[in-house]
Amino acid sequence: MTNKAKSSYAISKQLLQRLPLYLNYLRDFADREGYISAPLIANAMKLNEVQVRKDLAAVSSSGGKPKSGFAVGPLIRDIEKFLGYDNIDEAVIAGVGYLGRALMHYKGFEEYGLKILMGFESNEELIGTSIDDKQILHVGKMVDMCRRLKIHIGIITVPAGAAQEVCDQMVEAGIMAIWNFAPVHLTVPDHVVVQNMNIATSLVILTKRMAEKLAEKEDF
Amino acid sequence: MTNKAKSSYAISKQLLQRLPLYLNYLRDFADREGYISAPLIANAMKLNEVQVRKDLAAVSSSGGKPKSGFAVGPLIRDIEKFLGYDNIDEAVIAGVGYLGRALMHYKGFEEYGLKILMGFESNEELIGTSIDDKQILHVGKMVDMCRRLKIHIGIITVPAGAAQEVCDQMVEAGIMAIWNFAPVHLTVPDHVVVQNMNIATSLVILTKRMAEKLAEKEDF
DNA sequence: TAGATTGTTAATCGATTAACAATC
DNA sequence: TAGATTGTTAATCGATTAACAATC
Repeated sequence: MTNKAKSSYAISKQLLQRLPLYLNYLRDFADREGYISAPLIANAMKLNEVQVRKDLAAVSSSGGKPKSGFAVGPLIRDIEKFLGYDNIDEAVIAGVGYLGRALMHYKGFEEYGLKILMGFESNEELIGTSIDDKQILHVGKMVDMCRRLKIHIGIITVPAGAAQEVCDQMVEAGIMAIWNFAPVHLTVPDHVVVQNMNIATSLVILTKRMAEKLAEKEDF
Repeated sequence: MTNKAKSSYAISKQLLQRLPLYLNYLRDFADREGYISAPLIANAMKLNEVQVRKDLAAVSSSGGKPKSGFAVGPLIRDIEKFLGYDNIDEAVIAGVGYLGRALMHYKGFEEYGLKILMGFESNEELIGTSIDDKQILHVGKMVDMCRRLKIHIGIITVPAGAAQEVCDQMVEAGIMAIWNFAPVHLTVPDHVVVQNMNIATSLVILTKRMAEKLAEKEDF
């Protein structure tokens, strides 16, 4: 609502990936009362300085001052606001295995504007237990619960074979956004967004880049 | 070694991200003896068909047949080989919290060419225990262990505040590639690659895309 | 003032998509 | 053969980087 003009630009995925990195860096930055420059951040992150400058210009409400840079505190708040960390979305999680449990335990999500309310499982032994203060209910109750609580975000950490079925139920329950940790491609209607968190993908990039580095060496 | 010619092209990160998706799809494909076409895959993944065709051309050793497409079995093997899933790299993990434990339990890594050998922790209570058959040792033993076993991949799942220190130790231990799950930017020498697995980044993209979808709706 | 840094326009680079001949 | 699909060259698109005037 407030920054409608800005959000009508298509925000690039790359920018969205860099902003949390800047934010981490800024939050660790000692002097919150001081100023920080784009070249300084760029240097720390090993990014191009023009890129950082453009990114900051895109999110900063007050802009930077030539010679000194951006005021640290306001810049942090601008990025947080841009990323939506200021208003917290509620989510449910389906699949309380090791990964699901790790996510439910993770304290950091509220900082990122996400609150996991409860978990759903098919394993009867887990039903009725809770993790931290988050109840674990039978997956059969998911549709009704999400509808009544008007939950819009679902996290899928069930095994690959069960993911599409759970996904369909989430769609039926009115979920608008699905964060999918199962290594399968999910089919959803157009009004639902799916973000895949495939660890295999990340792993491949790591090992390939390592292999390339080793190959470079061998060439000399 | 075997496909030196191919690996001297700079392989794009995007290609590396799409290949595991194709692989998932192909592995689930019913008829492994049959043929599959690029347009069919493209349609299932909602990707452009030329893109899939180019990707497959880049990794397929035998190429496709006009009219019928690519032989499913050989294509699976070509992708696996390209991604390095055929030779398994050994890794260690530092930080056996909920996330570290989830990774140590995860059975799928060997399919992706990774084997986690052991975990390192500073919490004395965990030292000497094991997860599946993977021992948990004191982090003080990490450097020596990695050197002696010639481990080249390190996974970091310690809290943000400890990540850089653990990272430095891994570098000292001869680790070449670091898969970093801590939400901090790690500084490493040039010969080491870092792949960040920042869940916050993925989450941001999800919620932003959801917000965009909602905004679109409101515009009508 | 001199100099570092901003904001922005223009140039470059790389990835995606379109077009089309070759072929099974 | 007719038609779907491949492989590849050319066109387009978008993101990154360079250049530079404005300014604190």
